[in-house]
Amino acid sequence: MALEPQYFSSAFSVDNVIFGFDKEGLKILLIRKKEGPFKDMWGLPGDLVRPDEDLELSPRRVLEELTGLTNVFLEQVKTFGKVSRHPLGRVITVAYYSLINVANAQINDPDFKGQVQWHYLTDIDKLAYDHEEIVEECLQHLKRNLRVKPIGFELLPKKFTLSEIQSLYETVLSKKLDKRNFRKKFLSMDVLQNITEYQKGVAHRPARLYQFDKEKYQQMQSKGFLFEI
Amino acid sequence: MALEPQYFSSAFSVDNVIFGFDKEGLKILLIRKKEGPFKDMWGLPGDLVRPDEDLELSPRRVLEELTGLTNVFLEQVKTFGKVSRHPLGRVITVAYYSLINVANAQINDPDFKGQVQWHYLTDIDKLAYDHEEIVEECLQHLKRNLRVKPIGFELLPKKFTLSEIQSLYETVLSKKLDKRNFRKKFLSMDVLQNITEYQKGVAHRPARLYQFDKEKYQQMQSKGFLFEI
DNA sequence: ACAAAAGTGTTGTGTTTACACCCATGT
DNA sequence: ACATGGGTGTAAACACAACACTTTTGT
Repeated sequence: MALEPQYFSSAFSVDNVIFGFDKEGLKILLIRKKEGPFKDMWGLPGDLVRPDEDLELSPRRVLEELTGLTNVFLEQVKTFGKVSRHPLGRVITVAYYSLINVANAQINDPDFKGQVQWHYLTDIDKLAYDHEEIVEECLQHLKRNLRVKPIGFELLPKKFTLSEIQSLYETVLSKKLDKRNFRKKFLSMDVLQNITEYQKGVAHRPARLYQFDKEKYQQMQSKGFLFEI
Repeated sequence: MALEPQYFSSAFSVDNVIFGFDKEGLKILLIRKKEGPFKDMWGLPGDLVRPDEDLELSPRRVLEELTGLTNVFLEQVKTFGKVSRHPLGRVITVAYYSLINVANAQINDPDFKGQVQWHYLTDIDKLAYDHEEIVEECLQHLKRNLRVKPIGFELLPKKFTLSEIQSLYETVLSKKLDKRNFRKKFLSMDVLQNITEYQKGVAHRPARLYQFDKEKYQQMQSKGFLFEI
């Protein structure tokens, strides 16, 4: 197959839906466009894929430049390629999503002007390009995955309470869950390290803290265990 | 964002894993490469994405050229973009899978030399490029989907028996299923049209025929029903 | 009459849901 | 002492898994 020149007139990009979570809800990191047809609108962090860069490294680079974080949970979701999606040329974009702990991120806003900001999903309205569609797909993907893999720990501090993780599930799935049933089920999956440690300085009975046990989880996976909430 | 020329030195392609099913098992349509680094090896049908073509149209075009079929079940699976995946240049490929009824396909083999052929999945060994990996991903995707959506009808004749669809499930999931339980569950999902029609000329009690009822299914979907086998 | 696949119910086991009160801490 | 969220068990409803024999046709 000869690669004819007319086919080298398009570009690839990646876009990254970076999820964070706090008690107010689920949020994503957005950038305000400085120029171009969507100047001053908010949109997803992304970049063109460099010619010598494996595809998957590209969203990791974007993420690291923006937050300083490496070794982050990151998955490919879908590729968007309508001819009309980018007004300036043919750009096919591969969407990724990642889950980070907000507290660990050191947001790098190049001009210190608030051009990089967290936005709660509930507040998002119009975004640049087809980024609303991309966010929607990534959110659906996150929901599906949350029911099937123990992701979500990435969004929480290393040590967390059962109530925190339940609230995360409730937020992502937009659905209230029964406290007793959630705890029973979650503990029965046996992916938590049983550290004997409690909250301090809270104005109520202090909650027990837990930590995700990656080893246990991976052993379980290799035995074909299926996680389900 | 200015699109600088060095980024226009890569190409997109699509590759299509076209599944068919018969009583021997699950198979895919492969093409023998006529030239290039993988000359004479079997690989996936695919093509470069044309500059004026929406991404999703591309695998449909490939499929139509090869089988004459339009309006086929087709889904995007994953995008593969290692720098080294194509020896002749940077090519990022978007993998799709489609499900067709083998009897309806009119295979178009341009040179009438058997360069386009069905291969049972169990017989596939080495393929061109990273196509083995692509096939594997698409198969996993098919398995996941089969448990969650009533796909699979696309692989069967319009009218089929419950045993046929059970055998399809057993083949794809590589797992024996209980006849009584399968029937109960499948019928309880209520996505089959109850035509009163039976097999003819078989050397055993003739089986009742069924037809997939797309309308019923879509109503169910819109009510948030979840299919699960 | 035999072979081949179709068709059909019941029972035990495990899973899911619904639900209400006492506990430990800070103010 | 009060407010706040933490923590716990049981029973009923439901879903799932296991299992064997009779029916209808062609040869």
